[in-house]
Amino acid sequence: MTTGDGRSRLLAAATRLIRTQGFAATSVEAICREAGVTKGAFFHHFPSKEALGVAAADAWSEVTGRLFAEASYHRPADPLDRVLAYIEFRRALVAGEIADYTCLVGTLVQEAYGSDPIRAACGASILGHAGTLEADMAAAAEARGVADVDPASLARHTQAVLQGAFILAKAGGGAAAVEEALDHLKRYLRLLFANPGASGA
Amino acid sequence: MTTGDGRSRLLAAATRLIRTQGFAATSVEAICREAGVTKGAFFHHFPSKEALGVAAADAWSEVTGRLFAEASYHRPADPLDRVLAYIEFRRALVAGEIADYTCLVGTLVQEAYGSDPIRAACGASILGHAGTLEADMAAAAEARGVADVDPASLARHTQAVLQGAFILAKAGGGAAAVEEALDHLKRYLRLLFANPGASGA
DNA sequence: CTCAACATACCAACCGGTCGGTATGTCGTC
DNA sequence: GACGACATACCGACCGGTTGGTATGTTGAG
Repeated sequence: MTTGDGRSRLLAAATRLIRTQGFAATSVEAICREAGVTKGAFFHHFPSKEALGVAAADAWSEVTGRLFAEASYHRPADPLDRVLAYIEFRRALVAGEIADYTCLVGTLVQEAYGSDPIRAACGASILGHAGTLEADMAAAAEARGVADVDPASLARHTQAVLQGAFILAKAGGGAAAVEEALDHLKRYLRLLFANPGASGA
Repeated sequence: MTTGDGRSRLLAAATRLIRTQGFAATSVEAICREAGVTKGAFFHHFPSKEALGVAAADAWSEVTGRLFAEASYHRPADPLDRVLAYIEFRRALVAGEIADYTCLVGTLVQEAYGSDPIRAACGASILGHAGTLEADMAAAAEARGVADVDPASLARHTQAVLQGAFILAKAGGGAAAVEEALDHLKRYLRLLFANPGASGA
């Protein structure tokens, strides 16, 4: 990683290393080596390793936010179809090495939730992304006449399923574990929105 | 933690520290301090820190295995009720600090899946536990005449939802995030097994 | 006497972070 | 357009403390 300015190269290197090894196991020196800069540069751009963690989470929110905003799953006219298309979009993202498709902030918050700034940045990232699904969830519930569904809660649940699937993937299941979880999630949503009055709550 | 022999004290201390700080951030010295033994004792019982990680995962499997085997959620006559009771049992376990109710092996494998022995031990723990749910899942599907459900896959999914819920909890949602995810899981199972032929697969 | 179960002392490598210094602008002023 | 003041971006040596791990000793039970 030797393109762009020092700061973004450090961020990219940190993201890659944290996704493969975790935050604590990734040393500042290793990030610098990967980014092709020195420790002096690191501490010029970030006051501490913790601050780098926060910046990496924020950068992750921005990059993934753009990716999802520009994706084509928003196109279907039916809101449920949009939600289902979102899940298919997530499935298409699951390819290559585990570190290539797992979530930076999920990995980060799992081991660094004890640091309040990092926890807040990761929480904002996950919840912010969940928030982008809320409107479609609500519209789907409305369109199908399903009353006892909390769109925000349902949106959060999609993220819980994804995060959990990543752990099963790391535990040995690989990409197949994520696809399997996504199938269950899809089925849940279909059952939920296809059965007004029988929502099982 | 100063009861029992050195080895189990080290295991208990490691479990507690890893659950709160993660594996890499937990030093051998910190584990020894917490267990009230010296480093000599540590390396007498475990050849390396990695081996301690494996042993902690194995011990976790054993302890939780006993806990779930002896729990009362196996009592209901109806298999679906048993599965639902399992989820309620999991909900009852969610209390106190985050580190008190989150999963050791889930935390461990997230950051240490790069170590094959640790990955294997964590995978065996999660999948082994999922396996204990399989029979009830299969019986529920059979009893309700729901065909296109893979009991093993469904059992794995319950674990994915739980692991993901723990991450949302760490991201700021706390115990409520886990309970919310458990509600969705329950609803999914109810919808799935209450609607033969409409399983949405 | 033996052997497991520890304790003590120690080591080289590595950790996050600091610090003095340098090269390259940028900007206001005369 | 020349000049001083200041900012930004970065370098790499260095620091004290911590790391996982080792070598050697002690102790108590069988």
